[in-house]
Amino acid sequence: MITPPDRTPLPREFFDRPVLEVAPDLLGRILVRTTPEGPIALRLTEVEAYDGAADPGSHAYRGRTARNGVMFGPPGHVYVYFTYGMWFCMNLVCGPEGRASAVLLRAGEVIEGAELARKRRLSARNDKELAKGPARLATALGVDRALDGTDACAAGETPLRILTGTATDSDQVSNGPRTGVGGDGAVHPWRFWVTNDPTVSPYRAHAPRRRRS
DNA sequence: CAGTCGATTCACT
DNA sequence: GTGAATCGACTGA
Repeated sequence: MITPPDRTPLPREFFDRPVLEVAPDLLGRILVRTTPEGPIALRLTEVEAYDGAADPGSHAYRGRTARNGVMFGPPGHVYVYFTYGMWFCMNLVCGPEGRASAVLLRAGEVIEGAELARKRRLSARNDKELAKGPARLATALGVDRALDGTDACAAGETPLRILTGTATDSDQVSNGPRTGVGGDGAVHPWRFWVTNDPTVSPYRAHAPRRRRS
């Protein structure tokens, strides 16, 4: 049976836990982006955990910089980074404060505001592709660096928030190596997704770029 | 201060 | 499956 989504906001304590506990628990939760044109909501289906200074795959591995500062702050805030000269990706910071751990939001199923998401994702061939991949997800929601540091647990009219939704049962969660992460960071199976969900992005191993002439 | 490359996506072959 | 797009952060000299 289908149960209606729980629209209760997730409290900050949800994020003030070890990132490996939070990441799989985020699957099935609802991310709501409020825009002037209206809300866009999606159900999270794929995430990756990044565990601060201990994790060679994390942006925080080499310490705090201007870009990654938000990761070192309190949990429940949004870390947005710019990559490949054209894309944005969004994370949710986890606890404890100072550990600089975060969950990369990699994919979701748009459940509200699909017409708004389609306008931002003109190359999507169908609605399953609207947020299939971290940069696609951010594009669909209209998320960029202006939202870096946003508190996703704040009360009132916030540009981004996370709702309780329906937690995904652990026997429906798969995990494996993180997409596009190489080196020593590749050994950690810290990518989590909803098993067989059609909105989950394909896995790709890390591929070093060839030199340009 | 120049070189390298990225937690990716898209158009093409 | 392969290569281009595109730029800012980070690295090391």
